[in-house]
Amino acid sequence: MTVHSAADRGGGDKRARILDAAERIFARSGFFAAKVADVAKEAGVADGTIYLYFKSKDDLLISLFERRMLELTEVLQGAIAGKPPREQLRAFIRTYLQKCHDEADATEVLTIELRQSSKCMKEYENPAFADFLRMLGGIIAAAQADGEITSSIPAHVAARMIFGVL
Amino acid sequence: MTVHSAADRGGGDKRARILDAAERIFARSGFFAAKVADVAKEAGVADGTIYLYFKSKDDLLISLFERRMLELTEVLQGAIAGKPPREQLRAFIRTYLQKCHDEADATEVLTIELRQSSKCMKEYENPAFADFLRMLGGIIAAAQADGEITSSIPAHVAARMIFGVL
Amino acid sequence: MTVHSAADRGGGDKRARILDAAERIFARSGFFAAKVADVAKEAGVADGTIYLYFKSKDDLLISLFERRMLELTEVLQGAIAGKPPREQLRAFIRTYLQKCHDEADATEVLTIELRQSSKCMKEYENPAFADFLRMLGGIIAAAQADGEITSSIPAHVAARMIFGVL
Amino acid sequence: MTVHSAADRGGGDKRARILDAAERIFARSGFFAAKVADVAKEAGVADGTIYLYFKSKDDLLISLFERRMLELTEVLQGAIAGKPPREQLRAFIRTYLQKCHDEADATEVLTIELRQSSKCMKEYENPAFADFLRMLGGIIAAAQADGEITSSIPAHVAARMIFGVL
DNA sequence: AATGAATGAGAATTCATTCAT
DNA sequence: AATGAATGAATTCTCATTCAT
Repeated sequence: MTVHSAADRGGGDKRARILDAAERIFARSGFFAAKVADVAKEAGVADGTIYLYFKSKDDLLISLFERRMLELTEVLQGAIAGKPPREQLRAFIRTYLQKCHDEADATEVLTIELRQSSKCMKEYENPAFADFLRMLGGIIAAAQADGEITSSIPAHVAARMIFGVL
Repeated sequence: MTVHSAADRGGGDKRARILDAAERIFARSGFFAAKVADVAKEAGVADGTIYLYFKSKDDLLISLFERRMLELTEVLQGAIAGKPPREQLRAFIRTYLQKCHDEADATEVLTIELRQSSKCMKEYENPAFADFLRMLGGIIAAAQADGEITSSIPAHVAARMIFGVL
Repeated sequence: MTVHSAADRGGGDKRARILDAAERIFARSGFFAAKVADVAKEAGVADGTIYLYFKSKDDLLISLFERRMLELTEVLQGAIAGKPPREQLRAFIRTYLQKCHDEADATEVLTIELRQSSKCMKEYENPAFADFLRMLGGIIAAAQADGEITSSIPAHVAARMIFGVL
Repeated sequence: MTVHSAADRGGGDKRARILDAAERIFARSGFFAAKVADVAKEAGVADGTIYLYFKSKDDLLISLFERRMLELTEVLQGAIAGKPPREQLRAFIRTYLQKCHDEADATEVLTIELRQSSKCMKEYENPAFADFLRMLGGIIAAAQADGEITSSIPAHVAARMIFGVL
């Protein structure tokens, strides 16, 4: 999906630098307001260089999202692993909020910036986010089965709603 | 003989028609992707007419947000009124999710579109949203005091985080 | 060229009020920057009313110009009447500068605003200005014949150049 | 190996090409009527390219004015240098008119187009024009002292009036 | 005649993307 | 691979003008 140089050392480094820069810039100004040129400057590369590693500005956002979503899902799965259903929802929420608190830039991008563009969520496949929603849906379903939550809304719909993806 | 201000029956009608159209269009394409011309067409007015009722595309979004936020706060306050602290958080969540479910377009705009632009939340005064956050913060604080929620994050911060406003 | 009501009293009054307002507004903001709506407000009439008395915004400027040019030509002719050629150029200049000094708004419109739009000078006939230039050209020609002015540029060209109409 | 800044030979060339094109277009249609797209086409560049070299359409006009005003002041200073006061005013006028005659496009822009926008003269610093007016004011003052000119209007005011800057 | 809400053509400017070097 | 000057499509907003009342 993304281009890697033969000598990945230099390329990989630059790709990561661009992603990091994009996260800061998108968090600061918002995805739409952010200019590709700003990301390039923050990353210390030329504008055109961005396009050697990412297909488009959108692809930059998607890649950012994927990277963080994979990490978040992993952390959350660790947090709920082995806990009884009653506890899982609480553990999920507690861990999620803590993560948001600790990594503001990433959260800003994940929870806010991506959602602005329903286009992104609809046009592209987004496996990492699908996994995340599946996990949350499972937890909610369990909490519902447990009587912990009562709602006529199906668990998987609730999971999407919480993340503003209707 | 009829009064011809924008606040008039005809004008009020048109203003509301534009707001309704904007809600549909913004929900469908996202605020940034949506073109003012699309809103105008959906509302059945000329492009320029939008600007007789709203200062800018941004103002359209803000106005939308205010309208819905006021309504939502009212509904939620009704839902938690007279309930003991333990119940309030649950009632809040249940009602909130139900409302999201019932009015998808409005929710899309409220929870997603506005957040794209931190600018909007920071530059403009946003009393309706402030009220909303205050209410939620109070409920969370009560739930924390009650031992219902345990978290080291202050209630008012948690409230903001839930709505992606860091 | 302009519309007059059957009962000219009301119409004539309003037409003059609009012209006066336009002179002030054009002098203040410049012809292009000035909005027809501003002229209307200054004149105390509705926007649409302007178009009952003038064909267009351009027509408003032309009419203004004609009115002032006729007046100026008359004053200048009075000032040079009966003087020997040697004196005419001096009298012309002295009177012209004094007039500019005394009626700043009118001068601003006459000497500056009209010239912005070569279109106006070229597309429309402008008899009052033609008369003015003819008079000045005559004075210059006389001064040249007199040896008062030496220049290889023809008098009528010089006259135009002085007023920035090439 | 070549330097690629806007000030570079290629860039300088392009900047000059745009200025030249703007002078022709502004002279032909007037500043306000002229479209940036027309200037771009005349210069043989894309619309956006204009904005790599100039901040705005206004900045284009200002830059044009500065360039020509500097040149004109230089020529005029050469023409009056070493002449006795009596001769300076005549030399100034003669040279000025000759220059207007020889470079019609530049003159159109200088004497007409800039004045349209008092905004330009007031909001921006305009050192080249200030120098020009100072020089003319000095000449007029000398001519007044000499009895060559008699007028109750102060020399520096007269200088401004002549150029339609009240 | 008068009004002023509505219209919609028009234009400046931005910025993602390309490509010659 | 890297650069960054150049491109030009795209979009918001303005405002002269119209016309139903």
